[in-house]
Amino acid sequence: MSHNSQTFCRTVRDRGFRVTPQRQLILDAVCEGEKHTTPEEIFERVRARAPAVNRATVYRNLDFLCEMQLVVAVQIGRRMYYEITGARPHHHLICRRCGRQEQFDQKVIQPLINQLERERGFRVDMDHLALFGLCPACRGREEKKK
Amino acid sequence: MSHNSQTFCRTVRDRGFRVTPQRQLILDAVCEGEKHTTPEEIFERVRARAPAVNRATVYRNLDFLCEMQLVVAVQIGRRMYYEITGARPHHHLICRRCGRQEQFDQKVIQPLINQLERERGFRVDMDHLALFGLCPACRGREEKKK
DNA sequence: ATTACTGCAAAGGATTTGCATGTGA
DNA sequence: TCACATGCAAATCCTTTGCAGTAAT
Repeated sequence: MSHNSQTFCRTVRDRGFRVTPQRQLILDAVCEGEKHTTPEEIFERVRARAPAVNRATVYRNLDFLCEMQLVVAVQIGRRMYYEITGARPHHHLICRRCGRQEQFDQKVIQPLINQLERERGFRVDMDHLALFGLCPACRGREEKKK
Repeated sequence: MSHNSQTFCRTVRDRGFRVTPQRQLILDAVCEGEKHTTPEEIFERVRARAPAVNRATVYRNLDFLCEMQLVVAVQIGRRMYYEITGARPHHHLICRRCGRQEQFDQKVIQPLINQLERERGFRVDMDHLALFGLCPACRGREEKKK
């Protein structure tokens, strides 16, 4: 994953905010993650390049980048994770046994969203869903145990 | 909502654990909640009847009651909530604007679960899903603003 | 008589805040 | 220039833990 530096600068400046080295490093650090990344990991990546950057700055900028919609926040378990805003919305399947993470497409849950809207008038924010369960491999292992 | 005191005592003792006044009060406090309840609210309810009970005891027993499957934990936002194990599995719709909470039935998401199992081999734990969005009333209000 | 359970106090991790200083536009 | 951003330290929130004493079976 990566981001376009030009887009970043324009997005930020057009809304009256400032482009700072910290902000750029933090956005870069989010991009480096293969999947979603914790604030702590982002902090470490940034610090490897710029040791003076503070943890609070990381938190503040993750919020900021989410507001700019350049980054999305995913909640998994009790923790927040961050990833670069992708071309297509997707969701996560996380194996509770081996921790493996897969993705699945928005279209899989679109019928559910439509149904809740149609029948209940409720418009669900389905940004980034993280569902826990057992992956195929671990299902096999669980069944062997019995 | 309520629970059966006999069932509670048997469930606990049969597995080699003990029935204590704190445990009973905490289970009662979970039942008092119309919907799901925070540990803090449960602590307050218990304390109204037995001021000496400690907050740590509440946390320990909520875990314990979950293991006994007498109570279920729901994660909403970053927080944990607890409710008495109900007859029928259900999920939650939470309005991000007014905070109102509705429920919806397991059958609404069953097709999604089936699909993920069929197509990906992934068996999702869909204990208690909490979905955020806009309720009908707040959708109206949001549209007025524009 | 065991040993599970409790209360207390302290520790813990993740995140947020106030404030003085620094810096991008 | 001057409002936005940062670094620092302390505060906050929710939850967990160690330990000594208590109570359920």
